[in-house]
Amino acid sequence: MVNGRAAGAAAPEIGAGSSSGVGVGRDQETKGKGGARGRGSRKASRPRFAFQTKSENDVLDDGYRWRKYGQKAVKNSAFPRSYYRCTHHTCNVKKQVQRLAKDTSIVVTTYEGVHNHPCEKLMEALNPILRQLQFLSQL
DNA sequence: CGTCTTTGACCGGCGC
DNA sequence: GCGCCGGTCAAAGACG
Repeated sequence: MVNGRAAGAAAPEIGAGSSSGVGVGRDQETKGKGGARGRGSRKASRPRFAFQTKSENDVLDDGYRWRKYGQKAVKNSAFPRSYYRCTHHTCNVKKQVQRLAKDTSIVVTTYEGVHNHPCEKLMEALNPILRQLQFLSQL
């Protein structure tokens, strides 16, 4: 995607502009992936914070780098849900973004976990971000 | 060159 | 017992 990660940059269209017809003939090299992962080995509980942000942009630079690792369609919503993860080494924070079927301009961002690394940019980005935190729901 | 994105396929847990 | 869903990962390609 050529989307600029600038917090102030406003993308006119959502999701549009991509469709990079990947369809690459993926190899069938040992597909034994997934499960083998020590799943659920987390001792510390993961605080889940759901934030409703009004933005057309999916990935807003909130001070941290997010790497999209999956996209699945949900039944409740006719729109696909996007899964993001902090690209940090010591940061196991996960972000879940879903658009509202009624208002595509509203996205439900669910943060899972807490960052363990400093972020100066967050300070500056916090100002505008705080403004977007109109509705804060704590699960 | 490095980095990020996208898609498909797979697995685990849970429900009935 | 089986099926279904959600969730995750890997690789390749593309872009700055």
